Amino acid sequence: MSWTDERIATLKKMWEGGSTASQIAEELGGVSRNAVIGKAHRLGLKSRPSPVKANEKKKAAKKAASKTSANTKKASAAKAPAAKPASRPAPSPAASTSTKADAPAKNDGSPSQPVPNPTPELPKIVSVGPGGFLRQGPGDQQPPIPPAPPRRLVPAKPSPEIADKTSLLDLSDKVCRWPMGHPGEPDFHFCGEAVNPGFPYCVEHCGRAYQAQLPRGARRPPPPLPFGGPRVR
DNA sequence: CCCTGATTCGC
DNA sequence: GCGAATCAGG
Repeated sequence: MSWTDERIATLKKMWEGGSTASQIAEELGGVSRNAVIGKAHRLGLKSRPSPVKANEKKKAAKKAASKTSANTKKASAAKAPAAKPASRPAPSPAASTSTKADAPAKNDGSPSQPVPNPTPELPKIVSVGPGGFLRQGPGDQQPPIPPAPPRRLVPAKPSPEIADKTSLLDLSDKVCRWPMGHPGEPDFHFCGEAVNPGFPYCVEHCGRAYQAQLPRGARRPPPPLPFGGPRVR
């Protein structure tokens, strides 16, 4: 299988959505988990909770005598000495500390901030944080803003049917990319609601995607599972 | 062992 | 560019 545009798009979506490489590979079909990971990296997406990340030692010469038993080879001591730069002092990991969205803000053609907010009820929202609460500027502190929507989230049901569904091709920086259903299925689509500034999802799904870190004792048992969770076939 | 993602490197 | 092999942490 080759990496078509659609397959790449699906890969990105699922990767960003938190799906594991295995799930993505299974979904795409015809590719291995490694292929997905390899592709993801080549695409530039990387990181994401990986078990083997915290540690960063120099592990260079490793895999030399594996395949190709006929040519290069081994060379037993071929790669031991100075052969690998092996320097990955990765700067700071993603600086996710910023209080406001580090929104990629790559609006092509659109101004930056000075955009009048279309919503009159909401003063100056800078962004939406975990749980759906709205962040404002320091001088605009106002309690009257709903901290967390008591509303119950529905699994999938934008409206009537999948008539006005948002397909992969309909995605943009302005619509919610939250997946509904499973890729590959006939009715698979995306939320399509207007996104929160700086986030790939709408307010509702931001609440699902970004959960506030609660004290150990008060964690919520059922974590949100994009794509409906692990598939069972 | 199972899982995960990361990396390397022959193709 | 692709992905199997391999590594390494949980």
